[in-house]
Amino acid sequence: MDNNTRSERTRAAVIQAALAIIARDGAGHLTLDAIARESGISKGGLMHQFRTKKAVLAALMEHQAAFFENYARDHIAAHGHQHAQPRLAAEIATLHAAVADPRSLALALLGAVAQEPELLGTTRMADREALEVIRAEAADPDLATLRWLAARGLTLSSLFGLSPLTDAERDHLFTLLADEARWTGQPGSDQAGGKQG
Amino acid sequence: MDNNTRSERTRAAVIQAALAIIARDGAGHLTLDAIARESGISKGGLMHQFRTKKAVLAALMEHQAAFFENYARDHIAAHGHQHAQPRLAAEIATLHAAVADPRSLALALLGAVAQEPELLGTTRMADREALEVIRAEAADPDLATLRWLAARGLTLSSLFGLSPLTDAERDHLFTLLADEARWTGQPGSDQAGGKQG
DNA sequence: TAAAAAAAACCGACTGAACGGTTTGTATTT
DNA sequence: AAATACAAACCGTTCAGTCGGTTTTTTTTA
Repeated sequence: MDNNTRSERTRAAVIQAALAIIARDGAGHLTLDAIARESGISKGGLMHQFRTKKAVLAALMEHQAAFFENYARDHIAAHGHQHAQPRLAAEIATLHAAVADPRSLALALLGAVAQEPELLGTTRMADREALEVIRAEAADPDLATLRWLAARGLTLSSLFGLSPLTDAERDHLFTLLADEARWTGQPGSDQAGGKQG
Repeated sequence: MDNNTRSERTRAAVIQAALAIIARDGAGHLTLDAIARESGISKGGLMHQFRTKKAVLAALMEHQAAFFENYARDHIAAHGHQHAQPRLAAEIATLHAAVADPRSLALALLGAVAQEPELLGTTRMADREALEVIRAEAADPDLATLRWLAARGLTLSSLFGLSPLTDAERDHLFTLLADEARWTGQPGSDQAGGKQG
């Protein structure tokens, strides 16, 4: 096999192994030795592709960012026309998808939080930009922000092992957050503070 | 000084040192040596009071749980009569207070998430109980849950270094979450989906 | 076009530092 | 005198990263 393919295959194996370890054993158990064992390559081979452990975590974060960005973009392309607030709908859908996957790339956040917090800077900036778009497209920017924060609460709680909810409860709440009619007082949906007949 | 006082003083110093390290250096830098240095006691003295590192983390979690429980209880005692949903109001206020303190006991969650995830079980159970009360007191249990989740989103994002908001924006959003009139469509407050004249 | 050289990917043993915890001792309190 | 709190040196293990090597692929040379 050619070297480019070989390298990419190794890098992909490392990323998958890292996520598996975080999901199963916790962020504290993510070590270079553990990644090498889990991915079936040697520690020297791992370190040839990633010069330092921080480089592994940075790669995890890059993959996570790309996944979130691509998922949101695809959601807007496919469903944007159906929504008054396409970007908020996309963010809610992305977080919902991220949390439903037990090997989610979102686990990269757990790894960075635990071991390299300065890698979170790029995530904060990306979230800032997303939030600006979410607020700009909304008739009620504060309500849109709070819906986004509730989705974040669901996601971060689940991701970090802090959620008191079942999977079914979580999915139900995500569905409520995504339901635009509920939040804009349109007919056909129970709305805050009142009942539809 | 008597031995009980001595022990308690040492234990308090350890707790404060641990929170300072997590806040400043991140959860990954919380080690027994770092705690000993930061607290000004020896490693032997530290280990006399906490038999293992896990015991230190468990103590952090106990203090955090007590703080949250006491803060919520005090809030209900002082302000409960003013709220249709006193427990939700108390939870929002507790999370707001927790996140405003740079040395917050909530940082215990960060330590446990990073190093001893099984210590989070008690937190999940306590949150489950709180959520049951919050839902029981609400006319719209789902809306109450979502408000609670938004407060959680604000808190966990800030705590874990993931928040794209300024402190002023965060405080503003907590204030909105706490405003019962806003969420129940009462006069005097902008409400979801409509305007008050 | 085949062989040789160079480059890249990978392996596994090794190193020094950091880590959690232990041991032996001293000082203070009971 | 015994118990408790604490200090400091120490131990074995784990860790990130290094190093010298092998294998495979790519490029250069004859």
